Parts: sequence; C-alpha cells; structure tokens
Amino acid sequence: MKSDTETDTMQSFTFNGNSFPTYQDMVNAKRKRNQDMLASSGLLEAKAAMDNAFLEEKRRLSTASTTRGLKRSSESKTQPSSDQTTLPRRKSSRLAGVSAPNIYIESEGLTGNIEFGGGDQDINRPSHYNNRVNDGSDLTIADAVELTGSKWVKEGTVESAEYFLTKTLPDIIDDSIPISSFKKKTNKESPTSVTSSGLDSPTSASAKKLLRSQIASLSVDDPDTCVAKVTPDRIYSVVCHPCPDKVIVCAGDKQGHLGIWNVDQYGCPTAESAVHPARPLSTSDGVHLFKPHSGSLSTMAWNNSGTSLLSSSYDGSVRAFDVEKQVFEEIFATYDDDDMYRDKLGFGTDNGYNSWIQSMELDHRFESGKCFFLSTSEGCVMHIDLRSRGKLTFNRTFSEKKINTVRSMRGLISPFERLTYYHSFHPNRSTLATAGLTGIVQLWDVRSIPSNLSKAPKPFAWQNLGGRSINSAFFSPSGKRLLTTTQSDKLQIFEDVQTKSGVIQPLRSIHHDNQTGRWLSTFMARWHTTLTGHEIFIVGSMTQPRCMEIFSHDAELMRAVRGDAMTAVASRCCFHSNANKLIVVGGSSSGRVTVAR
DNA sequence: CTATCGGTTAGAGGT
DNA sequence: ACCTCTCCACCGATAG
Repeated sequence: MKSDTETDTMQSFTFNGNSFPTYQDMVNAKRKRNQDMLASSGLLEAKAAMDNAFLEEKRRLSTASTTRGLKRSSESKTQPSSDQTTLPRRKSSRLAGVSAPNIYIESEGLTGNIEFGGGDQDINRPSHYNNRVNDGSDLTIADAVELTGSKWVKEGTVESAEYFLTKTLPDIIDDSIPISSFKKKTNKESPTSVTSSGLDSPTSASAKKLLRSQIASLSVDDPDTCVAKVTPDRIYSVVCHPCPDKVIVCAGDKQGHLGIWNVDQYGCPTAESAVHPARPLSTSDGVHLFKPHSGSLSTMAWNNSGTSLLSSSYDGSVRAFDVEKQVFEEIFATYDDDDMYRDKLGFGTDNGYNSWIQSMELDHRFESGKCFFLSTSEGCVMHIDLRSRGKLTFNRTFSEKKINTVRSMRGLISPFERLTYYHSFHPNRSTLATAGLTGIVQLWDVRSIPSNLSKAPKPFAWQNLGGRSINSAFFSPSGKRLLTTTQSDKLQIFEDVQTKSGVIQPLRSIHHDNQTGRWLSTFMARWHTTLTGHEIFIVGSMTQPRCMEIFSHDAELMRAVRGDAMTAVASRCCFHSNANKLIVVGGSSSGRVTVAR
C-alpha cells in the first residue's frame, strides 16, 4: 500500500493535513508541534514542582535515617555519602591534561585492543582483543577456574575441578560411551532390548504407551537433588554430555562462565569429610565452574564421542575443551582487518562493536567435531574446517540482520541409527537452516554456496513467519521436521523441507507465549528422539506455576513438567541425548539448572 | 535510513 | 515484606 504522497510524481510531504515542499520542512513542523504540545501540557511546570518536592523530601530525610532500600556500601565506587548539601564539583582529569596515576596506554589496536603500561599489578592486567580472557593461548584447568574470580574460587576448588576433568570425566567416557564400538553396545541392554520387545515401530500402541509413561514419570520434586546453581549469571545455553548412564550437564552464562554439574555426585562427601585420598576435596554439589570466555556463552556442543566440548561466545572466540589435551583451546577467533591479524584464521571477520558470534553448529557431514558453522549478529554464516591446517571455508552474508540460529541437518533414519550413523553419510546433511531477526526462516544447501564473492548465496526455500524475530529453528534428529520458536508467540513445525523449494508452509502452528522480556533468555524449543522412536520437543514456559513443556512431533502438549523444585522459568532446555530414561534439563536466568527425570 | 528511547518481562539478594 | 539490580532481547515509535 502506498500513500497518496508517495504515488504523486511531484514530491510533497503531508503532516496534519498541511503539505510541505521538502521532507525537512515537514520534520520542522512536526518538531514545532511537539514543542508547543510540551509547553502547553503543563508537564514542564509539573516536573519543576516535583523536582522541588523531591529536593525537599531529600533534605528532610538527610536528617533522619531511613530503614528501607540498599544501604550505601562503604566501598562504593561512586560518590561518598551523597546527601551533603554541596558536593565538590567533578573535574575531568583528561580535560585538565592530567595523566592518570601510574598508568598509560602502551598501544591501541583498531578495535579496543588496548595495552596498558605502568600502574599497579592489579590495574595493569593486559586487555586482550575484544576483552577476551587471554591472547588466545590455551587455558589450563586451573587457569579457567581462577578466571572465575575470587568469589567462586575457594580452598580446593581448583583441585576438585582438576580431579573431575582429569579423572572422573575420562573414566565415565571409557566406561560408558558406546560410540567407538557399536558391537560393544549391542551386548548391553537398551535399544536392542527395546526392539526385541516389539517396540521397533513408533506407531505401535505399546511404543506410544511406553513413551507416555516415560513422560508421565518425569519428576522435579526434590529441590536438593533436582536443582543446582551452576553458573553465576543468566544461562544462555545448556547441553548434556552424551554418555548414556551419567547425567553431566553443562551450562554457559552471560559472562562467559561454563559450569559443569555432575548431577549424581550430589550427596558425595561434603567439604569436611572430603579429606579422602580417592576423592580429594570433592565439592558437595558436584558443580565445577570455569571461565573460558568473556562474553555470553552462546552455544555449546559435545562431539559425538563426548571427548570434546565446543563453546562459542559473543566475545568472538570458539574454544574446545578436549579430554585428551586437558586444556580449553581457542580453536577460532574473530579479528578485524588490521594487518597484524593477517595470519589469523578469523582475519577480517570482526566488524567492531556490533559484531559478535550469535550461534554455533557442528557440521554433521563430518563427524570429527572439527568442522562447524557460526552465525553472527550481522547476518553472516561462516564455515570453519579445522581438519589438516584449518581454514575458513566461507564467510557469507545470509541475512540482513542477526541470525539467532544456524543449524545443520543430521538426518538420522531411526533412533537406533544413533549408534551407527557415525559411519554413514546422509545426503541431507548439507541442508542448513538459519533464522533470526528478519523473521524469515531460510534453508540452504551448503554445497551451493558460491565461492565467487560477487554472487550472493541463495536459499532454496524460505518462509516469513510474521515479521517478528525468530528465536530458533531446529531440525529434529531425523531431519524430517524443522521447529521454529518465534517472537510472534508461535511454535511452528515444517516437514521434509529439504525436498521443497520456494515458500514453504508450516504443517503445524500453535500459539505459545514466548514473551520472556529483557531479563530472561529467549525460548528455543528443542527436539529429542526417544528410544521408542518418537520425536518430541521441549520448551520453557512463562506459565505459573513454572514448568517445562513437552510436545509431541505434531505439537500436541504431552506434559507440563512441574514440581516443587521447578521454581523459575527455564529459558533454555534440552534433553539428555542418549540416556535410556527420559531426562530433561532447564537453565534459568539466575544460573540454576533443573533436572527432571 | 540509523540511533535511541521506553516498555515489557522475572528472579535473586540485600535491608 | 519491600526495594534494587539486571542493562546487545526485542518491538515500535520517534528524533535527527
């Protein structure tokens, strides 16, 4: 629809029924209207009156002590006690030409890469590119723990984290991961036994019944065992380690903390009884805190064998904790196009303040965990291939605005294929889905991203989901379904998108309140394939009492998981991917993780 | 067109 | 029980 003014060939701008020859005239008229309105509204007088009343009240209170509100902390960095009638006027040392005491800028890069010189040791911490935790070198476990700060590092904290990562975790992997050997796993219980009991078809009545009973039995009642504070700040991402018989939850928070909760260590010896040779200095709650990043830890992913945990951050870096190497290694980082970064993989991928890594996804065509995609706040998608020497395969603009998720299809055929797919190559794994602030979900074939930079990449299918932002678009494990969570309060399911082209239509669309507001992470509904072969998904919820909602593949609400321990909104949820029992995990805005099973 | 503002939202932690 | 802090999540409106 075009207004009359736009369709006129003569340029004219109307406002309040008057027409103006230029846009600027119209704007001026608008401003005059606004000023007149403000002047005639009496607001200015009212404000002056309120200011006076406020000062009066303040003067009155300054003679009597108040009992409400926060007491001004003695070490407050702001002004000293504020209620003196006149404060000394603040003066800028910079404007006065006075240099700061004992500190000066040694060198300054193009984007905030400032090296300080002089000063005390404390003040003189080096500032790294994008304020990252270090210059990109490996972080030992102790480094990563100590970066969390003195508030979280107590006697024995480092030792207990080291014990967990060097001993407990490798033992768990050796004991239970079936991935390296499919045959080994077939000797054990689980999928095979499920098949033999006639549950091979998800449509069979017995399979459905089993699924319903598994979902019905989920509980979150005991706050002592179901909930733990895993990170200091609000949780941006949660994942479970893939080992089938242990629950090890990783949560990433807003400040770049990575918390790992060994859930069933709960109840192990407390700090007092921990002087025990076999389990030196175990913490009572099994939570270990690290800080591999300085910005929001946006996505985490374990590789298939559970030996390497990748994490991406708004600070522009991707790190991997490798069980063999025992360090948090920076495997990719963005840099601006300053010549000094010419030899870096991420050279020229950082465009300054408005530029960060929003999400990460492993490339499921290669099972090494060494190839991955990144999406950025500026609508770009990168592909990084760390096999052999490592290269940035492409960095192309896929969208005009921020891309909240980039996902690569896995295309498992059945749940049992989970045990074998590592050896197969599924053709649909070159299918990518991106979604973000433009409100358009787009599907791409990675193989057809033009290497010629003058040719823009083109999606083969897309849909505009109502204009508002899309929080996430996730493929189900089979690849059959694509699930979107949107700011227009919808959950939508598309099917078989890789066979379509042009505008695609969702098969199901249901209403879901996704208005999390400013202080909670946005909802992102996520899939799971059960051992009964069903695809279900989980999403957080704003409803009271708090709950996590489990839906069937056709968007039927199967269960709202609630209980006494479910006291906060679980903004980011996930399933345990490999456990024989159904286990769901949610992360809250205060760093607490809730486990339902 | 781009930058900025106000509104919205929920939980923890201090007094 | 009440107050304060969170501050790149996003939308819609408005100023420049």
